[in-house]
Amino acid sequence: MPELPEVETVCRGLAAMMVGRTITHLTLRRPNLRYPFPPLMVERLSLQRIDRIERRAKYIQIYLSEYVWLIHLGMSGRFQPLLHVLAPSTHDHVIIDLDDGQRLAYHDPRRFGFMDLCSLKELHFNPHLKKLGLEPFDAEVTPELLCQKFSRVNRPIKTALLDQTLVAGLGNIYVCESLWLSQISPHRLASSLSLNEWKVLLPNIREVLTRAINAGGSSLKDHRQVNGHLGYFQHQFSVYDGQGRACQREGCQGTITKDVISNRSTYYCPQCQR
DNA sequence: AGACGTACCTGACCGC
DNA sequence: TGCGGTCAGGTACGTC
Repeated sequence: MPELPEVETVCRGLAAMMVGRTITHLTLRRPNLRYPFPPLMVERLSLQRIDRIERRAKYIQIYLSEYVWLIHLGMSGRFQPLLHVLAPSTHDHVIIDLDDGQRLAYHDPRRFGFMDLCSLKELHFNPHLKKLGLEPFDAEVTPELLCQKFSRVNRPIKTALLDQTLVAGLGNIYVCESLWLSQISPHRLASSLSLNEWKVLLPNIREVLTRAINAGGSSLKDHRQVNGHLGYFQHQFSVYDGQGRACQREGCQGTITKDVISNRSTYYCPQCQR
């Protein structure tokens, strides 16, 4: 599921519900997700007040008094309210009770998600976070910087943009959409993009992500906003999952094609993306 | 070091 | 109806 816009949407929903609240009970209904839960997770989170919630790349960071709770949603993770009268469902792996009576479930059928806990001081040394590249919205990210950074990358631009150590937060959908908007073929080597192309691509990446955040993300199968609403950016896809359709670009007679690039489905218009 | 393939897990969907 | 194959928004890790 979740790329930067979906994680941002979830963070905002969680923040509205959780900031200022205290976790009264935390229940783990299995010993692990993708990895084992961190040691003493229940003890370290229980009775702690939630100060703030932030997103870093595709990670949710929940700041408590002493620890930061890191959550990655993997492919199918989501948070949803759980009514007290209902028993948790099959894939409700973590149950959070708050001091105002609200109850949330972390639900993740495929269990590619994971959680970690780290002290405030050690946040920057966390093995998951320390490898991450810059945020696409970061002010220090410029076309010049990206042009230079990617000039040594001998992989298709599609693959390179998915690499979280280069730029963090993009996933399969928004890479396809950004490249279409920029008329750049996903097969092009990252090192072959000119500065002028980066001057088009970077603003377009930001444009696509912003529009998706404003739409509450994309709901294909699993993504839900924390309030249960679907995201609706999937109705605005230009290419993703659109193989066989006519290219929407004005004056383009091309047909959207699906190729596999580094084992991921890649949608683009061979006519206008060069 | 950098690039690539595969593993992890469940569910939905398709063709037979 | 049921079965097997394929695919899905992500990341880590082994191998070359």
